[in-house]
Amino acid sequence: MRLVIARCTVDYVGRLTAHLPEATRLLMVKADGCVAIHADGGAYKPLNWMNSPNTLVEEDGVWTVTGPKGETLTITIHEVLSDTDHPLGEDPGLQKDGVEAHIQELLAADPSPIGDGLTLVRREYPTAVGPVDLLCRDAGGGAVAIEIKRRGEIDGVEQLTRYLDFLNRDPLLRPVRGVFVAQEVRPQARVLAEDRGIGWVEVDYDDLRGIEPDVPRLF
Amino acid sequence: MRLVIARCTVDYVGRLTAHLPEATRLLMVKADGCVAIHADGGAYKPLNWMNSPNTLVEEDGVWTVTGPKGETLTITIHEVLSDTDHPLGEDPGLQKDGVEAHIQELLAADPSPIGDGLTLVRREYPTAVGPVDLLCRDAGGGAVAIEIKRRGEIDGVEQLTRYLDFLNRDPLLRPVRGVFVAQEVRPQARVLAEDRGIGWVEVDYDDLRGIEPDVPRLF
DNA sequence: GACTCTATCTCGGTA
DNA sequence: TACCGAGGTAGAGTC
Repeated sequence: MRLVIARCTVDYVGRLTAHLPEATRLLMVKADGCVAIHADGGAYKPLNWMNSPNTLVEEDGVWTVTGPKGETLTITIHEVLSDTDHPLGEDPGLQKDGVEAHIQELLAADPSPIGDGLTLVRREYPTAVGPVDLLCRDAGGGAVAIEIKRRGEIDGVEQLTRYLDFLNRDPLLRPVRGVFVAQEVRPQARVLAEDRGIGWVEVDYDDLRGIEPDVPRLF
Repeated sequence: MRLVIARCTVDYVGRLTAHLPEATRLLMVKADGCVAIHADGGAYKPLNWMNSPNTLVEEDGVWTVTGPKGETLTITIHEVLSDTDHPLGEDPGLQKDGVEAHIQELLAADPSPIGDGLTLVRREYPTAVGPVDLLCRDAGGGAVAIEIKRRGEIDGVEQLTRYLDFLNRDPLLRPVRGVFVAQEVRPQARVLAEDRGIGWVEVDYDDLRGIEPDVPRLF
């Protein structure tokens, strides 16, 4: 990884055009060729960048980085304060834990947090427009289609609406009601769901994990 | 900005838990306190990070970074290969040009490219399911809801349909017609819009800028 | 390879 | 401040 500290101006032309006035910044060139220009603040996102694959031409203090679709990043260097290179080698990579698929697993194992008396018929129940996350029956035997998201936004309600539209054409299932489940259901999604007669429920991931005896709670 | 090249292992506990096995990586600490851990590849996104504000405690080769909600990033350093610090100063910041917000600005200033005789009532006119980009009145005084996209696809028509559905419940506005505006309206979006009685208009970004005398055309 | 969906999204806007 | 929508989204998984 090459790290250059330099006073520079930057111009990007691609999906948008952008310009950075002269200032001192970090230029980071990774082993795969991608280039990032960082200021001394503003989270992890660089001010400007070019992903790999690209071609970098360095000439007379001007770096020209060209992407496969013709985007160009032009870095004009006025003064180099530091220029170092460090071999880092392959990275073994990140191990993650704790996302949406897991919420669906936990609710499939026990749908009761969504509603008392619910029993699972099938996960990923197929329809012509895609699989419903969970199909259940309620205490009275009625079919319930459940869409699960980590964050419940309007798109999720639209999705569930399409599923219900198709499920309710099946005489063996009809009538099917819908419940929209998320860790957090946004206000606009609540309005739309209620407007369409769809229920919505917020579930707490830590509570769900608490129900599972095998999964230790870290905090 | 402090740049450390080190062999390290990393653990993050927060919204998710994540672990990085031992490897050589770049640790970047910016002036605002945010920390990022970069490998030698994988675009600009770091493997792990902690935004500001946070507190960084460095002790016996272990960095403990704690966020305001109790997230912790623990960096165990096995060997330091380089440790440098560079003052960068304030960055004047990025100047962007050419995105949807700008198209919306230009059309808010002058809606006539959408339709003759249109006058702006309000930008970001609120509804229960989100704000409409522009609400206008036509020459006859009728309300017109306008949704603007850079690329006009089907979900944009769906979005405008939802707005119209709610706006047409307001007796002070009713009847409200809709116009879908984009640099390019895709064929499927055209069909859907026409099917729902929604108009669609393609606008040329350079033409819009051409109307504005102050904005130079870069290419 | 193209498409879909998530994200410790980030970032900018407005109420 | 919180909420909402866009992104040069990036990245992972699926078809």
